[in-house]
Amino acid sequence: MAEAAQRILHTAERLFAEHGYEGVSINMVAEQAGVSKGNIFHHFSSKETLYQTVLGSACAEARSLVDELVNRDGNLTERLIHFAAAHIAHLERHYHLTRLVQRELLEGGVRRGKELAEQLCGENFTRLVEILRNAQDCGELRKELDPALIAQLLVGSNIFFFQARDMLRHFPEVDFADDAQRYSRMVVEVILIGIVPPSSIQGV
Amino acid sequence: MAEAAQRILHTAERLFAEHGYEGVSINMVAEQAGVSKGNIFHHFSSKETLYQTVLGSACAEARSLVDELVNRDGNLTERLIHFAAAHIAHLERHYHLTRLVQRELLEGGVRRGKELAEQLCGENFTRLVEILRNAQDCGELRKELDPALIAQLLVGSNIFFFQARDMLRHFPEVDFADDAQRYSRMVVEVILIGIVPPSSIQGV
DNA sequence: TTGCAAACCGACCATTCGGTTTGTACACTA
DNA sequence: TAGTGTACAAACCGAATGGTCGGTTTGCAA
Repeated sequence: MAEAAQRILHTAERLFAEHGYEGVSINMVAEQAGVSKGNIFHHFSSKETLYQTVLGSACAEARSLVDELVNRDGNLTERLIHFAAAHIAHLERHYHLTRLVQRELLEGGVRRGKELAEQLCGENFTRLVEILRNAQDCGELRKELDPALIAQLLVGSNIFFFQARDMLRHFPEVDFADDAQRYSRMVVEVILIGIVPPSSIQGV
Repeated sequence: MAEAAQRILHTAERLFAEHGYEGVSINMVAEQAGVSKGNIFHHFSSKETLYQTVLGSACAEARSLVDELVNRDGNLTERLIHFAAAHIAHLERHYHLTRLVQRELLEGGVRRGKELAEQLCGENFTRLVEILRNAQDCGELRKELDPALIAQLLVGSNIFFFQARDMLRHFPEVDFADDAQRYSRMVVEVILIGIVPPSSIQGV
């Protein structure tokens, strides 16, 4: 792919992540990428195509993350701590993609990058659920729990961190807004052993 | 306020929640609200003003929620279960507002509804942290935990539920996508006592 | 050197944008 | 009954939108 096309893609990724599909004009992309508007339509047949390409190429990067999560041994505690750390690091590294996917989730939209996002998330999700089910068979995880719920809680707490981050910085009670790793680690610990002191656990 | 103005507001709330600020045109609002474009500018001086009014009036509704959460007795377990249930019910009832706030959080934006959202969330957050701190003093909550983290986890898991809901419905592993109350209840249980069987807890 | 395709530019197009102006129907008051 | 203000519609404005087109440059193979 021509160097200009790459530049267009990267510029568009940043702009779409920051302002959303409707908030970005082709002129804006052309200006910031340092190319003519015509040239954008030479490389991408429409604004829609440009958006889809951005989403697709960004998602492709993420695939590699999945495998690393499965090929891992150790007990449940170790594996979940490792997963959460790798997951949140990935979200932070691919900041623009994370935003883009979050935007897609909000669109009731007809613009079907949504399916891409769903597929992307779905793969990770399914594998994570598998891991959790295995842990249940080994007795490392309480059997009465829904593995899908745990997976949702693990993934969601990480994703939501980035959504709330800017807000959290304004809350005086919060001191973890700038340390995603520490946040994630603490969350996993809570999910593992709960917040109630061992002495006072009764049925809930 | 004139009946037409109310209709404009409600239509705008729905459209802004579905498509975001840039994705909604005045023509669209006028058409769906059944009024002329000029009439919208008669009642609201600009698109920006219309948006701010939507956000403001929607947020005003939410204030009442806060007090109910504090004036509550019982032990920590009961109070948190009640809080989470009330919180997620509120989010579900005010579906459009929830989306709107989530959108605001994504905007790095100059458009300062963000501050409104932060203030709105901040009040709830602070009170929740207070409750948790009290619980720590009473020994109902492990003292080494950060109360702000628990608060973030409680609130975030609920908010994220609605963000991921459409996606979750496509995951065969998930059976709680259509039952927010059950989801929330299960999440609180996990947060309270963790996912690891009592017998195999060691330091993490 | 020539030939050709891809890369690229800038002017242009129809449409839509947020917003304004004009005019009118109706209420209330003098 | 004339006057005044409000609620509304419709026509309209300049600017910006996504997209097209004719033409020029560039790189490479014959």
